[in-house]
Amino acid sequence: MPALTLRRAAARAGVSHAAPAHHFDGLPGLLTAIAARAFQIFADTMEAASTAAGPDPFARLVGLCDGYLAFASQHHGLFHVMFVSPEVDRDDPALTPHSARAYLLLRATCLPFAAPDATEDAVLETAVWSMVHGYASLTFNTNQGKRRSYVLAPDFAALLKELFAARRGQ
Amino acid sequence: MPALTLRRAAARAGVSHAAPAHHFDGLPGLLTAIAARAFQIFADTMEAASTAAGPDPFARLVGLCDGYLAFASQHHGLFHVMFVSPEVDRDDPALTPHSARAYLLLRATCLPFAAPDATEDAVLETAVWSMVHGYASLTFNTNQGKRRSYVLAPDFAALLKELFAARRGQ
DNA sequence: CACAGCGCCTTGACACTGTCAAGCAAATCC
DNA sequence: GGATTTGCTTGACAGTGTCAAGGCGCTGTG
Repeated sequence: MPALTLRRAAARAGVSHAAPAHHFDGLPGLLTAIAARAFQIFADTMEAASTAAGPDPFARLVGLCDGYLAFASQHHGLFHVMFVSPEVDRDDPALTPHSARAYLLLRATCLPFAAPDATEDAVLETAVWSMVHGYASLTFNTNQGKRRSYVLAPDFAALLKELFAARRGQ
Repeated sequence: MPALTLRRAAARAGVSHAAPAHHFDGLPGLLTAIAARAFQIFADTMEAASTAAGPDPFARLVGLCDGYLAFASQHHGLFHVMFVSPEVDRDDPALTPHSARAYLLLRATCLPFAAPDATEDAVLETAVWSMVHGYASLTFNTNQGKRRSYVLAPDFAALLKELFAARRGQ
């Protein structure tokens, strides 16, 4: 049984069993609305962690990724809805502004490391985005409540240093 | 409605509606058995792509990751069961040998790039593992059948070159 | 050979799910 | 003031996983 159910949400809200389906236009609509709100909190978390990290560009990027991972660790139900749930319509105009804001935040934080030729920064930001998302997916993917069996030992900051090894000296 | 259903599997197999649940000990058991078989195919795909890439260590790693991404792209239902489905028991002794084989394959392919101090290779293999998994998750995550809205433009090989920029000259 | 044990499946039921059609009451609009 | 829209309720339906009970045939044993 899924963790979120239209009928249980209705019972908790004290309305009839079909009210949520009517209000949100079915289960996909409810999940899409949840994803939109979650992306908002997600972007807020990353932004706060990044600005709290001070002025150094690399420290800001580490902070941003820490915010990413903190969100995935603390709200991994929302994380699942945002990135995995097949029911949500990720092109919904109520959702795209917030997901775009999260992505642009990462893009902006990667900008100080852009290479002279303009094409390579897309490579770099995609590398960071993929790495932090994969790290989060592999680390915080719960297995019926308990952690994953093959843990990923190193801190993410170590991976980031590895990726930026050639660039940081610039 | 989920894509896989005990009752539809029973109908397709021509048995009674409760036979699969009895045989596999419930839906989690069926999904775990599927995941075990999928990890087998997954490891085979990566191994074949890696050995087909020739003797150069970096080419072999690119090949392995191409195999990873090819599998995720072609069998993303299996990919979902392997890494996402909350019902599968990823510590099941029928599953762990195959998932471990896949991981050790990646580990072995990263070994030629290990640093002199023995701890850093875990960082490197975790970086590759996270990056390729995140890239696959973000790229091939279907949205009701159609591709994701925010596509990741660069090829994965470019990301890998970025990660190994400081090492390849060795 | 007879028979108990057992593995594999079937049958039937139960609680629960999302979705839909019909209806109803209140607010809104012309 | 009547028509229309909006938001919810009610009731039904098909479909789901799971469980208990039972049957049927094989197997091993006396």
